[in-house]
This record gives sequence, C-alpha cells and structure tokens, in this order.
Amino acid sequence: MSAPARPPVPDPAAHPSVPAPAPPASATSPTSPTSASPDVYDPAVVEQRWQARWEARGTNVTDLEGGPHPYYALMMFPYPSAEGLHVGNLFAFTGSDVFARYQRMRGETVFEPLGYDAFGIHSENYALKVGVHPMELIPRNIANFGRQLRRAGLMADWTRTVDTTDPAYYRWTQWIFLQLYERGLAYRKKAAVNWCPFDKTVLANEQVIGGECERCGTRVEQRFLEQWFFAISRYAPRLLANLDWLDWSETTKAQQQHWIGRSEGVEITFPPGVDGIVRGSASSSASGSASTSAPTSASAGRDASITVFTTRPDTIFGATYLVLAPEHPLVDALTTDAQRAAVDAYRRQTAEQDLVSRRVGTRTKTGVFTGSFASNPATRERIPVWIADYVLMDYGTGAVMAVPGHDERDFEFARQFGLPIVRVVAEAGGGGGGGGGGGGAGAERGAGGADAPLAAAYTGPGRLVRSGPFDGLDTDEGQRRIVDWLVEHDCARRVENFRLHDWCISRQRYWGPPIPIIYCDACGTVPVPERDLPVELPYIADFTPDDSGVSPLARHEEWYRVRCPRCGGAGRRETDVSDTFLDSAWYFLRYPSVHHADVPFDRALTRRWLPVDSYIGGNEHAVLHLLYARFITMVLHDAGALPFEEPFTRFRAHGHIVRNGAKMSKSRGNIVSPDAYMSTWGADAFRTYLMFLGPFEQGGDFRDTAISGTRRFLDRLWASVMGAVRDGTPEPAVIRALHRTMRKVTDDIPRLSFNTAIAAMMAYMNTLRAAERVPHRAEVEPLVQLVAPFAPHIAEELWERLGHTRSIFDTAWPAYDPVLATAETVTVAIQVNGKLRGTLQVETDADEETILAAAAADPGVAKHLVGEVRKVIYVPARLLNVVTAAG
RNA sequence: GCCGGGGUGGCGAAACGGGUAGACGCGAGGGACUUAAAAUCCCUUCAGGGGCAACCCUGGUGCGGGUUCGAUCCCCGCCCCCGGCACCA
Repeated sequence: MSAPARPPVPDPAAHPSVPAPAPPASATSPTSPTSASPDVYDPAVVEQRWQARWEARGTNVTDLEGGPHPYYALMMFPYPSAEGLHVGNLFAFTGSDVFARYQRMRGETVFEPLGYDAFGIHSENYALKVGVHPMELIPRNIANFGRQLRRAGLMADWTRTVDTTDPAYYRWTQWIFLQLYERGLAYRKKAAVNWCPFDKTVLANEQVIGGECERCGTRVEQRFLEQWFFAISRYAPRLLANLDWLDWSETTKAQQQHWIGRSEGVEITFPPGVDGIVRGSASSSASGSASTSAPTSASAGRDASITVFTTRPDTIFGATYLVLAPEHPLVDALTTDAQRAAVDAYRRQTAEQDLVSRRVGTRTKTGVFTGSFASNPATRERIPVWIADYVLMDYGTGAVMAVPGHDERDFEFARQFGLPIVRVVAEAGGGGGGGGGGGGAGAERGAGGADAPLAAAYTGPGRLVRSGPFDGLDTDEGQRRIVDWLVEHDCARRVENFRLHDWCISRQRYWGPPIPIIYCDACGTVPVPERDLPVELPYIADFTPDDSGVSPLARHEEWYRVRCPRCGGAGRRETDVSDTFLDSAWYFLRYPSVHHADVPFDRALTRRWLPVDSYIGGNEHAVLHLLYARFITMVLHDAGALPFEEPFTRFRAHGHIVRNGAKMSKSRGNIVSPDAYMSTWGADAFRTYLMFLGPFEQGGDFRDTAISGTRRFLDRLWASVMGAVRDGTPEPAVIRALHRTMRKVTDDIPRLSFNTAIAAMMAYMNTLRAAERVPHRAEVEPLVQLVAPFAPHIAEELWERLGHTRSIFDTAWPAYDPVLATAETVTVAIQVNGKLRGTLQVETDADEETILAAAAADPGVAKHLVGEVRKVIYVPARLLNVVTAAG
C-alpha cells in the first residue's frame, strides 16, 4: 500500500532519488550565459522583466469606466491555504487566463480579477493546529498566494481584489443577510442538523459525504439546534427553469437538475379508518399539506386525515398500509394508549440516531405500529398506520402510502412486519423476466401475470389488476384516470416536489462573518441596522470550539452584550457566524466595485460589467457554490438591487489533474507545488505544459518528464525569431501552413481546446524548421501572437525584439486568410471496396472523373480493380472509394 | 442501484456533422556534431508477416453482435475505470 515516502516537490538538487528530467543548460547551469547573452532564452530573466513592466505600466489594469467592449472573465477564487498554490489551482487559472488573453487580443476590454476566499473552517482548523491566530495567518497565506499567482503571469487586475475576511468586504456579506431577512427569506428554526463532533460544528447536507464530514471524515451525528436558514427551496422552480437557457457545461447543469430534484406526483388524503367508511371527509381540509403541518389539537384523537405524497398513484389499490416519519406532527394524536410506549421508544431512538446513517438505504427496515387505521380512499379498506425511519419528514408530506407489491422499500418493510402484499400491476406480455419481480416468479407459468405471486416488488410498467373500474388499463393511462377520479372526489391534488432543502447558513465557529442579529428581551429578534455594519469579528485569543454547540464568540462578553438598536435595552448578539458559501455567493459582484466603500456594488459599473461573461471553475462546486450564487443573485434581483437574475452567462467546468495516473492528494503525497517547476522550466513552459497535457474540460495526467517538450518548443520559438531572416520573401507553402495554424488556434481557444491549439503550433514549428531551414520574419511574427495567451512573457519579449513598442496584448489577434488557409492540393485516399489502396495528390477542386482516372492509372490501385465497377463514392477532397463486383 | 464523463501505441493524447486511425508531445532506438558528455539537429518507433529497395500484405480504437461501399464515431447487448447522487416515496 504505502509507497516509500516521496518528496512532493521534485527538486532535483535536493532529492536525487526523484528522477526529475534534466533541464536545459541555459535554465540552471551557473556557467550559462543567462542575461549576458541576449540570444539565449532565459525564462527567469524574461519573466521577471515583464512582470515588473506589466505592474509598472498597468498593462493588466482594466479601464472599467471607459473600455469599449466589457468582457468579464472570472475564475473561481482560491482558498489561500498555508501550503500555497498547487498545480490544480494553476491549471484552472491558466485555462481561464489563456481564454481571457485571447479575448483581449480579439478586441474585448477584459476584466480578469482574482481574490481570496479566506474565511471558514479550513483556515480555522489549520490555525488551531499550528497555534497561530487566523488574523495573523491569513494575511501571510494571502501574501504567499499573491507572489505565486504573479509569478505564473496571470493577467489579473491586482488593483481590484477581494478578501472575504476584510471587514470592508464582509460588511456587505452581512448586508446581504439583512436583505434576505427583510424579505422573509432568512429564518431561524430548531432543527435536526448534522453535527460533526470533531470540527464541533453544524454541517450542511451538502457537506456530509457518505455519512461523514466532508472535511475531516468524522461520522456525523444528529443534534437539535437553533439554526439560521435561507429559504432557497422557494426558488427551486426558477433555479431549475433557468438552467434551460444558461450556456453552461452540460455536466454541471445535470448535477444541478438532479440536486434540485423536481418530481411530479399527487398528494392524496387518506381519511381516518375507524369504521372503514369513506366519504368526502378529506375535502374539508382543502389543502392536504395544511392539515399535516398544523399541530393537531389534543382532542383530535385518532381521526386525523393523513396526506401522503406519491409519484405512483396508479398503484393506490395496492396501498395496504401508511407510513409516517417518526417526527410527523400527527404521530402523537394517532398513537393509541396500547402503542404509546412502543411508539415513544422508537421516536426517541430515531432522534438520537444521526441523520446520515438513517438515510443509508441498505439498512434493514424498522418501524412501529401506531395503533390507528386510515382508510384507503380507493379500496375503502381499513389499513394500519405505522411509523418508520425510512420515511423522511423533510420530503413530500413526511408520509407515504405503502404499496409493497410495487415499491422495493415498502416490500421489504411489509415482509419484515408481515403486512399484506397485493399485486395491482400485471407485467406486460409473456417476457415477464425483467424488472424487479422476475427472478422468483420464473418457475411458474404466467410469470408476472395478474395472479402471479410477487417474490420482489415489481416496479415496471404493466396492466392494472385488482383496481376496480381501472382494471386492464396500462399503468400510464391508469395513472391519469385514477388521479382524475381522486381529484374529482377531493381526495387528491397534483403537486410538484423538490428535493432541494433550505440552506443552513449558521456555523458555531469563530472564523466567519458574524450574523448581524441582536436578541432583545423586549423586542425579540432585531436585525442590526445597516448603519451599524459591519459587525466586526472580535479578536479572540482562544477561539477553540467546544462541544456546547455555541460559538466561541459567546465567550467574549464585551462583544456579546450589546444595546438593543430598537429600544436601547439590554441585548445579546447572535453568536453564530455564516457559512463560507455565503461569502463566495456574491464575490463576483464586488470585484468591479471594490473601490466603492459606500455601496456593495455600484449601479453603473454593475450594469456595465455583469453578469459575468465567462466563468471557469471546478465541477466540485456544481451544486454548492454555483447554486448558492445563483440563488443570492436571484434574491438581489427581486429586491431591485440587480438588473439580472442569473450571475454567470457562460460557465465551463474544467477537468482535474492527476499525477502519474493517481489523483493528487495530500495523503498520497503527490501534490506538486508549481514553484519548483517554474524555477526549473520557467512559468511560460509550465503554463504551456499544463494546457497541453490533456483536454482542458477533462483534465489530464501531469507527468514530470513531459514538460521538457513544451520548453523545447519555446526554445525553438526563441531561436526561430532571433534567427529569422528579414530579406527576401517568405515561402508560399509555409505561409499557407501559417494561415492554417492561425485558423486552428483561433477556432480552438474559444472551445477551450488548448491542447490541440498547442499541437498545431508545434506542428507549424516543425514546418518552419524542417531540414534545418531558416524561417523568414513574416513566417514567425504572427506565431508569436498565437503563442502569447499561453506563454505571455516570452511573447512580449520576442514581440519587443521584433521591433514593436506596444504590449503584444494590445495588438490585434492575427486574422487568417481563408483562401490561404485552404491548401491548394489535398491528399485523397483511394479505396477499393473500403480498403485503402493508395493516395493521390490532387488539386483541391478536382472532380470525381479526374481522380478516378488518375486512380485507375496507379498500378498499386489498378491491381485491386478486378471485376466490374459497381459504384464509385467520392467525398470531395477526402476519399474515393471504388466498389467492384469482386468485393 | 440511478445520472454524468471515459476506455485508442511503451506513456499523455489527436481524429470539426461516419471517410487515409495514431497528428502533437514524452519515452525508447539509431545517426550527426564533440576529445568526451550535456545540449542541439536528423531519422525510426501500433502489431505480425514479406521484400535488396523508396515499399507491399494482413490485423488493429475495452468485449460480442448489427447497420453501411466504409464505423474510434451510429444502433443493440455486456465489461471495466473516474466523478456525482443515493430509503426523495
């Protein structure tokens, strides 16, 4: 399992055990001429020179007010870890940077900001571990990140950056909280929450992975705490609908769709089943959900109606019992004295259990009978009401009608407790082997038929049986008719349900923006007035969390005790801080307006620059950050603060880098720091390699040895430009190759197909230098521009050496000539009966007859042309296939 | 289990709407230059077979079928890897 400890950074000098490729002499050899000789490419010198110039000249500072074609190129801002930038960050940033630089050369006024997502449990835990206060630690980390990012040559506008831990920033994070509060979208409720006993904090459902804390891997427990929530579920339909028109990576959209999880079904009300009589008693409580969520009066006894949600109303004749979630508000009323003890014990047991293991579907089912009955409105039969933890309170109505014959979970439960299982769907045709129920029934003839016993739940389609007037209908048709019938009798209504839950934003920790709320004995919950923002996070020397579920902020008396802003009386501050996902849900709105201290985002700048034109980031944020950012934007739009409701017009998910075939992770010890690579090969070669190693949207394998290829390419570029001849004329065939290359690179960059763009430039380089050929200046000059987005420093240097004074990024992207880009002759493949028998060089516009004649004249082809020619297929400029009788 | 994305030489990967499979790069082998090495440059490099020879033949894109003049690409049935979701009724 454990490989010998490998140093994470292959510094060939320090770790001779790691066979790092030998760098070119010019890069490291102390005796190399370096800057002394202007004709040798020395990336260290070139890169430092241009980084200093960009800084001094403000090359990357965007004219936000005056730029003619605003283009907002955003990349996901990093969390500034103590370890520094890793290649995964840089892979993503470089891809975004290449695209942004290309857009700039295409004439756009590009704004490429970058900042730091520095609040949160990551930073806090690390600070605890090393014993340094985050208020000291974070600025250090940020300084280190800034150094690395500059070194990588990103086109970031460093005059406009964001640090989420800066009070000038989180003042507005708190302001956003207040906007939601005012609109009734921020509310507090006592809820069962995921509690991580190691991190001593509450986790969002999204942060629980397979029952464990996303960060530390500890098993999550259930606790009941007062929590702040954002009502994102109210926006579910819009969040889902807008996905249709967003230009986003399909994989990201699919994940969001699934997360939002819309399903169509019906709510059906089951009247009490005391005497088995059904009549429209359910209709009195017009809305099913109202009847379930209203606290049942103590006198209700056992005659409460129960509303369930189902997507399979066609199987209602097979509903042989009901199951409520143990937390369901009707449980008390439904429980008979005889069952009271058992029910209470079961509910207690459920409450102690963590939320997550309860949700693991492989557990054997448990449950308890309440002692009460309901009446199936379709069969009018009296059916028992149970509670079981496989029914979840927070989905649908918290109650289900159990159809054991046609639902796997209900089947298992019915088996467990000996409840009746009735078949109401006969499997279609004779081939009843499929679906869930085939297996055991196979022995009997008529498998899956109306009377075939069920060895397992059958969940597929079929014909309805034992369904009264609906017998014989197929399940689709039956469903429509049954729902119509139930609706007519006021027993049901059509509804849509979403799986998306409200967003729990409180964290019982220290390192975050305090939630701007004050509790007053007289006035109750009072929002902090806007003029009092920010509520600054106080310095607390010992910010270690404890097991109380109360934030360390509560220990800071001076901060905690506060006057009520409404009545001036004694008040207490909310001590929870907000989730980091709130910090990052709006940072892109802040970048253009960072110099405006008095507003979160300046109206004019916002209208000019937003929404974001291009957003590039990791798919791990598909359902967290990206959904929250959309939600916050939508809310701010509804509040009249923003003129748009979707923040990111175009989003592309990049892939991930693995190293030598294995995922990069701390535990594997194969995380690489870009610094060593940039020192050895230069930032330009490193950037180009990252873009070359695989398709950007799929990621790729980072192999130490392969960087030499891109470095060699840059060396050859340098040599070609420096040695280019200026006299005479360029070679027409090479110019044609150049224009083809320009077309390829121009087409590939917007598709983020960086690897193929680089390959095309390399191929052109081979053409330029074939057989020790010396290129002409006109053949290399446009190539320098094509390379510029990938390797910006060397491109600037060569551009200057070619005699230009402006930055290459302020020049126009080279336009290819479509005529020149089309080769004048093409190679056409000659096939006989689909097999390649030769190739022919022909004029691009040669016609079929000409080619056929030439092909027939070719002895290599002719010898296969036996028998009568039946058919000739010609694909212009591609291929000619002769089909003969002999074939 | 469900939803995505993949599976192509020794390796990373190309192949725009079926049309010369393996561009480009790494590694490897050979050669030139050099006292030597490094660097650089040139050539070869999917496999098997044939030819003195520039070449020729056959097979080949995870597996098994199918459609087609022609399939890495489309259809049907499987296997494996990666990511996400997972008792959501």
